[in-house]
Amino acid sequence: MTVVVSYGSNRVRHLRRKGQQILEAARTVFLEAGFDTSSMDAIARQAGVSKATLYAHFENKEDLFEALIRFECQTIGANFYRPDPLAEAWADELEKLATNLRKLFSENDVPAVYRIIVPVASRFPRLAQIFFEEGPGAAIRDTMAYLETLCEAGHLQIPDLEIAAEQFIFLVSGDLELRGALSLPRRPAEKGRELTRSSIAMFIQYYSKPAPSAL
Amino acid sequence: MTVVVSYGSNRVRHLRRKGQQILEAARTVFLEAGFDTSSMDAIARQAGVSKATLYAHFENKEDLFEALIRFECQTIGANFYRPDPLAEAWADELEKLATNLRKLFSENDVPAVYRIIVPVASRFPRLAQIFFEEGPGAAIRDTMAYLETLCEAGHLQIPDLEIAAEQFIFLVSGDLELRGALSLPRRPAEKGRELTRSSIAMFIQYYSKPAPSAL
DNA sequence: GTCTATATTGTGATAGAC
DNA sequence: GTCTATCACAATATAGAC
Repeated sequence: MTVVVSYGSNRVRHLRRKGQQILEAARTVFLEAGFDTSSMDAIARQAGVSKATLYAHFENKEDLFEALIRFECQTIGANFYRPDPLAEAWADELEKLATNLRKLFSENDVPAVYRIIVPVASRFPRLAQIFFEEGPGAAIRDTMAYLETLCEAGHLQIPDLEIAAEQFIFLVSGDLELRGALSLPRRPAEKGRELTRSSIAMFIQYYSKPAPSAL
Repeated sequence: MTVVVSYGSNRVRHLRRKGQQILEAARTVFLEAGFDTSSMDAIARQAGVSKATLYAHFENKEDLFEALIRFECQTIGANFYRPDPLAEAWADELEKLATNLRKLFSENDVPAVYRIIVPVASRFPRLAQIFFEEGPGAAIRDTMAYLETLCEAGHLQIPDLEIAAEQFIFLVSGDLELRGALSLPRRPAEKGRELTRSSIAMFIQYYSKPAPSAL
């Protein structure tokens, strides 16, 4: 029933579209049920194609899963907030960074990707590595870079940028990641705002000290 | 081949032993492969019994999994360090608490339980709730209680105990939980010690202020 | 490349003898 | 309670026609 124009370029476009169609179906099914519980039958049904077509585009289930994870990592990375190193109100930039992180951990599909990558991490260590580097790792690196500019500008004094970036991220994240992973309800937004405010104040106060290693 | 004495009490003991034997086998298999990938065949083989015996002791796969999670939660809770409210060196108590948390997140089977509970959390919400309440939730409650004694003793001044406990726990935990969930290698212990030291100093400095809400 | 139909394997759970 | 043998079913992946 499908109309397929027979010359080359259109054929390629046609393939690309089917591939994206399958990937989108895989996204729906995998993010909902995870790798092991999702069946290739269900994905084919969701995509509106036959299983044979599915296997024509992706070598096997693992291959399709990897394609999805890579795609999601790109999306997540694109949603990071990059603080403006030239902005004068640097404390506000830190707050925007924190708010963006909390938003990522709660609204977007970051928790969903986390939920499906965790159970297969030991089976597909390469995928786990990719997720860590392009997700949390990238967030840490970005934060380190911005904190470094704040040090160079004389606003903060940080002996170990990596440790500081980690402290910032886990302070403002709080239990969001954990609750997301366990599909538990989040607490009232007011509590989250208060945690963010308090955490940023704590962070700035500590690293504003001339000699934080003095305790 | 098994010698079974026929009068009542011994029979019960025999059952109890078989039950524990099965639970231990389930522990080995489930913690290694997770709920979906583990088969009742494998568990029966590991336990050295037949599948029928297994189903005589546990209603179904889910029932056996729940028994394991409950058992693990008890073990985890028993390994918490409870700070001594009467100890004069309260900063040392905080450090012991932090060190114990990091030990739990890295050495024990906390990461393993976390890995297997995450993928089924939405299917078994009651189990996810139990894990949260008896794991992280209990840690937060214990920490809150100790921080409260420190406030009453005049060492600290904390406007919101729950937020503070959360900040403390996630500060000292850092990326341990994340790396454990993803089966990624931990970073050098020196980095962990430095993070702990720095985080405790940050925490104490902030909550030592007469009016932390001023900033 | 795409479909229908199928091969093959492994799963959770059970029947029936002892 | 415990075993052996088996059912009923769903899964991944493929064969063969078009």
